[in-house]
Amino acid sequence: MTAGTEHALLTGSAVRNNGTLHAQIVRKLRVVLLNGELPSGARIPEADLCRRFQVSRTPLREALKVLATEGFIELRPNRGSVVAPIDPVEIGHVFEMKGGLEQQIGLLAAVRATKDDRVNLERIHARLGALETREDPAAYTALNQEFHHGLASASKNPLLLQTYDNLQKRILRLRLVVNEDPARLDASFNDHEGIMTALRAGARLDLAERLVDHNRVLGEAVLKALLESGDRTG
Amino acid sequence: MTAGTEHALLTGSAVRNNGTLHAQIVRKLRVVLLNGELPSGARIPEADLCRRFQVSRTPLREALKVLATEGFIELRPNRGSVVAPIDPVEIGHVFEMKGGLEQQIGLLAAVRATKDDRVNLERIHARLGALETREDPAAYTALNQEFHHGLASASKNPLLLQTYDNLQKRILRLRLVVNEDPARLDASFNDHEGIMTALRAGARLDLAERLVDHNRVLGEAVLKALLESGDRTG
DNA sequence: GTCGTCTATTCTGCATGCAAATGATATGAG
DNA sequence: CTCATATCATTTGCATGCAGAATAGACGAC
Repeated sequence: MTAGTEHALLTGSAVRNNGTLHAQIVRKLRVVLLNGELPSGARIPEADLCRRFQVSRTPLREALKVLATEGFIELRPNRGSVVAPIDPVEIGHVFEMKGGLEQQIGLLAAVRATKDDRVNLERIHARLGALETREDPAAYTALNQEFHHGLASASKNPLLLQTYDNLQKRILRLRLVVNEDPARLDASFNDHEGIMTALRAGARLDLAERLVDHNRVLGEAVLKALLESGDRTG
Repeated sequence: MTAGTEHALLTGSAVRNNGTLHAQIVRKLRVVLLNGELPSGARIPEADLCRRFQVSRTPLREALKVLATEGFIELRPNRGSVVAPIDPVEIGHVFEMKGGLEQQIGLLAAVRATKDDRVNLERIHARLGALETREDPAAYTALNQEFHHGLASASKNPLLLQTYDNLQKRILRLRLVVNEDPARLDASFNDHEGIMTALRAGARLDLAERLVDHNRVLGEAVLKALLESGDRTG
């Protein structure tokens, strides 16, 4: 269960120390957090994690600093770390931000997407269409992330891509509390149809607008689902 | 000399551990990097910095991880850290990104700016106008940052503000290699006039467009200055 | 029964110590 | 003289140890 679907996002890291222990822990801990093993707002006991990952506190603490910078956890001086709480108000901000980034991505990708980018996106889009009917939320989410990542990649701006991926990782946690709704996935796929149409036509402004709309709807849906699910903040 | 102008940006941090040693080092090291004391691409010897800041290696290394995540330095496994090199290609990406963020900021701030925000921006803008004639590049840069920060703050999206500030901090390093050109400052101030006019009128799209243009011009100017200054990458 | 205070335990933050990896220097072969 | 190799010094990465803060619990006052 905790293994779940593999998200390509999780393999990458801003810190390229892929061989070192603390870098490994950053990745592992991110997975743990994204899988919701540690509920939102929960205290993060260093000792427990040290036993779990079989490392000493030094590399673990280094990893915690990185994750705090990325916004996954909060560091309270002398009072331990906690998993960053999911704040309904912040959700609005997060999706507004994501919409803004995707607007930029759309404006750029419509012009700069290479042949490979387009083929890749068409492929993912097709797979997304095939999946959608089977209503497999987890797989859909993973593939959906891949689609938007591909689009961001087509913007040919590494900084924009990195910022976007970072935000996506943070948003990935939300899927745990909202429990994907098949009806919403249908709506989401319809949005994607429009997005692909605009991309194929190279319609910059149209593509950007569709992405903004897509995210606004998405944000509202997530917020609604979160509020309906009550205070089950786990 | 190293003290120079105080930038409000440097006092804030994503990591709120303001009392702890490693958080202090993050701030101090950021100042050192932004002041260009360590040239771009230079190796960062842990021992030297430990002596300089009078701390042991543990908190220093934690700070390095944070700064690497923020993009100020690069961590090479077992080979030490280096100051993130300034890549002309990346400069284009950075300003494109900044333009995109400010476009969002403009769209939001035009609608959401409070009375206080507007008063604050008018005040900064006025001071900027007074300074401009005296041609004091350092002070102009600092005040300019304050202006754009104030605009970002008026977007009422903390996440957007944080992302923007982070990017600004990275860009701040560039002022060292480009050596502000008074003529460009004049042009910059003219842009600001237009920006303020749009803000006063609540003209969202106009404000956003002006900000995008402002950043495109800025990026081109910085890139030009960088190339002209040759390979003086320090 | 409730609140405030004091004490003990746990946990955090930092300094130090040690092993492994990297880079530099010296030595020798060609 | 150039290049390859071996040895050594430096530096990084991690584990451990210790001091101080924070939390929990007991005790006593009201």
